[in-house]
Amino acid sequence: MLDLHKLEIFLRVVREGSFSRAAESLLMTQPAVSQHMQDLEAQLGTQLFVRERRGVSLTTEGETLHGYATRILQLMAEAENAVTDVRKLASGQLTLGATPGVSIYLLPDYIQAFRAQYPQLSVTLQTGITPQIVSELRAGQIELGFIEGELDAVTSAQLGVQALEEVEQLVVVGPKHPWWTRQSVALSELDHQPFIMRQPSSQTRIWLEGELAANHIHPKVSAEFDNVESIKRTVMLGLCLTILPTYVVNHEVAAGQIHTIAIEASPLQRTLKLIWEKERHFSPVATAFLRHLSGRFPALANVQ
Amino acid sequence: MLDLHKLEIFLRVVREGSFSRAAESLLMTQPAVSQHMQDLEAQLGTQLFVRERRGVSLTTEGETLHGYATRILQLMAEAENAVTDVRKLASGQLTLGATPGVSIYLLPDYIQAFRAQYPQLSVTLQTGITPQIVSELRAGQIELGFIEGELDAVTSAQLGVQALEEVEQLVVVGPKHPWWTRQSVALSELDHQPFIMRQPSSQTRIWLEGELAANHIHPKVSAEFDNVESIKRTVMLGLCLTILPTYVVNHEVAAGQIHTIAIEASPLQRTLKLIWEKERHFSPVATAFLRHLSGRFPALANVQ
DNA sequence: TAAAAATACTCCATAGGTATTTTAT
DNA sequence: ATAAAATACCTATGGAGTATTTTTA
Repeated sequence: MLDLHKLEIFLRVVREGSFSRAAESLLMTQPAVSQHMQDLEAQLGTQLFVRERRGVSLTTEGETLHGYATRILQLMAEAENAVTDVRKLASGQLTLGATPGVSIYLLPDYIQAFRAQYPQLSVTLQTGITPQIVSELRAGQIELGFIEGELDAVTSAQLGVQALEEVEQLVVVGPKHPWWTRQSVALSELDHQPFIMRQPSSQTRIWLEGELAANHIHPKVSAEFDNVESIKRTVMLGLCLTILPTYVVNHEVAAGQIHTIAIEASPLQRTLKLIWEKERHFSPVATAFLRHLSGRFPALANVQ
Repeated sequence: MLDLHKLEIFLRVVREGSFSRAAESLLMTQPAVSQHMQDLEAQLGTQLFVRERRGVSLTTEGETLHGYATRILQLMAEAENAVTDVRKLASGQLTLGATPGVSIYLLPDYIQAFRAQYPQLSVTLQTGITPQIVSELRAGQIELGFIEGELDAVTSAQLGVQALEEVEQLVVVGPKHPWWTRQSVALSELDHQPFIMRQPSSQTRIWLEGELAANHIHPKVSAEFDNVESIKRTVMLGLCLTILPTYVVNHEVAAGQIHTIAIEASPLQRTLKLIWEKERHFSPVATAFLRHLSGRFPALANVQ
């Protein structure tokens, strides 16, 4: 009987096109991968790979095995998900990655609630910008990613992507601001207003300035900070404004420290997205987390 | 990821309904099986078995896993058969069992020819009466069985069975016998003829006497032997006759030492059958052997 | 109370590591 | 000439064993 572990390594070799790169991506050494692939070939009496200058490619038999291995591992993951009772697992790990806003203001609540239900599970949350999240997914260091940024076409073809919800961007002001009592503003009113901004290298800053410029709005940048907390504090204390996603200021709004103002016919919308490695199957723990989240994000019903 | 080996053991436990019996049938110890099944349950956080007075039975989750495991191992065997190049295997084992006539007069030729094509494979042939062959199949000691005897309904429901061909039973005489030149005899002519027989406990003897009695033929038993060679020698030298399947005397007929006579409208027919363990999947080597045999027995095209 | 499963331990086979050589373009 | 795979050898984890205790109908 063929060994599942060898089939997993086989699939990774096929995807990476090289023993060395597969080894790297699996966090093992090249000789170990070589050994497994030689074992497979010996056990089947079949050449699976053509060894070439830059890595390996599949023979016809290799292609056939590739099809089977994919189906088998798919079934395996399905079986695991069908039978596992996550609540009774002695231990388990969930590794998440998210962009800063999501990571700080959105996920902690959900993770908290999830862990209350499954106290024996440990959840790891890595914060990073979108390309970092993507590379950690591919390296298998995280299982699920939450991002707001856009993905380039190539990346989004390689990953599983599910939009979770549109994130509304609101004008945010403090108590001393003349707009403190307003319910909405027209986009045009933002022209030449004193803005607090993220640092110029930030994805969010780049995106926001791009959107504003496209609508001929030129904010007057009064201050720049590398984190959202500083921005919020400055807004609370002074006469500047900024634009932030709803969830970032929920707490301060409830406390009456910050006021949010909707933008009329706003073109400022970003999409919160779940991303995952397409070829990898969700672990039962990840499945449980997604099921948990699907109350909050109905779009998750489409996933799995 | 679930371990295939554990799933195989799981399937055996389900079939046997007990850890101990599964262990015995797998040639391992009960604690080893217990350990594996506990691992599975721990990994899934799920009770798979209900421990009872006499062995174990499946929970609902166990049933679900059973379905998946069956499909997965089926796919696995299919993959192996699709990709394996038996000719290039460094080594391989084929274990066969057969009833005495088949084992001595029929299989050696086929095995010889098969091994000529695949010299690196080793073929083991065990001779035994039908119930022995069946129990060796169930114990996994042999992979394929060849029998002539009938199977009771229970056994044949548990095993895979494929009829290979009808074996014609011929009257066999030596050169001194008055029938030496005859082409055929009527069944009725056999009444009170001097017969050489197998020993009374033999399945073949029981079957033959039963069939003859059903047709009101009462042979005069002149001699009894426990092996076919002795019967043939006695027939060659004397005036007695016997009834044997065609393939047993091919060699002596070609050498002019024995003459075979067809029985008109003969009710004496037995069926050569291939049997195997239904739940077990053919190994690539077994598949190659069956493919090899399918030239001789077209009915084998139905198998696999 | 007796049959079956669980536990405790010991040992060895093998998966994986490091260091190095061979291969192919 | 160099990147990638193969080989050689060593180590440590876990699978399977023996001996024994616990469980359950």
